[in-house]
Amino acid sequence: MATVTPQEYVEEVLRLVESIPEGRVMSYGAVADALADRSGRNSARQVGTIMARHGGGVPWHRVVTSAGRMPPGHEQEARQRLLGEGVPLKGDHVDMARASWMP
DNA sequence: GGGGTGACCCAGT
DNA sequence: TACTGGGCCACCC
Repeated sequence: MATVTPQEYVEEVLRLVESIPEGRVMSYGAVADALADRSGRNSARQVGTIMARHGGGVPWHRVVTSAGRMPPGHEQEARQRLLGEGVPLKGDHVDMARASWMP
């Protein structure tokens, strides 16, 4: 079937992240699911790794864990940016109930 | 060629 | 409510 190279997959992820509207966020698992990655939840891990390596050109701060937690080492920066974009925050984590977005 | 790690997720306690 | 353990796959040394 669709023979997508790892690089294609990376571009798809980055594209989807860029398509996330302001004030909304997506979880790693949601991104994987949006790409029809039924490979399991393991894709979420791959998405996280991809974001860590290639997320420097996309609003990575709009991608958080399903618990609304932000990537380690950038919690402050992510929180600041999300807050500036109008993302509903709940303390130090994102209010996924309201910020969760799905294409 | 083999082993360890990770910007995760879910279920149970 | 918060914490712990186990599972999955791709990438690096």
